[in-house]
Amino acid sequence: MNKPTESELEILSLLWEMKQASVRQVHERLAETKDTGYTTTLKTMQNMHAKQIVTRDETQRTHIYSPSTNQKETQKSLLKNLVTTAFGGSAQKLVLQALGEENPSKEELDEIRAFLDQLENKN
Amino acid sequence: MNKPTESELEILSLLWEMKQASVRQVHERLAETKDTGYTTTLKTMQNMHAKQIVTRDETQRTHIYSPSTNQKETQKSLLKNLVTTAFGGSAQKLVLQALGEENPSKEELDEIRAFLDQLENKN
DNA sequence: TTTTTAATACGATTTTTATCGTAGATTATT
DNA sequence: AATAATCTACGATAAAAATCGTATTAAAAA
Repeated sequence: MNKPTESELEILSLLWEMKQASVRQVHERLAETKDTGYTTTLKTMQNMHAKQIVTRDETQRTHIYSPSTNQKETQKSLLKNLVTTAFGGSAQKLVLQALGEENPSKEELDEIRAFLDQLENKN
Repeated sequence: MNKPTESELEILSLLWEMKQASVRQVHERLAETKDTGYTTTLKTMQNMHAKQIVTRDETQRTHIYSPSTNQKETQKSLLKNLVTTAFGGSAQKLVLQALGEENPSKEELDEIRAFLDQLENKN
């Protein structure tokens, strides 16, 4: 898989959310949190296209980009990477740490419990 | 905080595990999984020292390195970063995804349950 | 004591990533 | 029709990260 860089990931996750968007639209969202020029965003998205991280519709002058990499797959590989590099290979530790940092609501906790039960029944 | 790069993180997590080690010791562990030269490891560790990611004991010719950054803190910040960039800010999603990818044992599941209960009682 | 081995320092280079400016083309506005 | 605004392409540059070679010194072995 073609691993996105940090900057690319920022854009990619916007695209996951927006489903599809022009460079301008992405840039406007990005510029809310990051001080960066339009052509920088453009170039990055062009790179992502070259890397096949995104696809684009070129039938109009204003190209429309969509994520081509599956969100789940990408998340999975990033998670795996973090688990191995920062958590000594233990997803368990990562989960506990993530839970501890959050302040999950009762509903969220229950959802996780349900999921745990489901996992257990699978085996 | 001084964010470690990818390469630095590989070394840092070895150091977390080893508590303290010489460059040679780290390099030997690293070389098991990564094809890299000794001076590269050395240089990286020197950089980490300059960045204060690690401390070192220089009283002997063979310097002994230890992690100076707190493991929990670093994990926390890396996790937070991943949650915001790849999981649209939802730690919940990350947790479910991480659990789904693993194949946790009954013991691990129970441990997570216990932790969930503990979290709930806190509120 | 001489030689070999093993360590650090440090700069140079390469590779990767990020940023931006400009040219040229198309569309929209006046 | 002329002008302005908005795109893309593309290369150049800057900045960050990774890799490595060489010089030098200290310790160990012969």
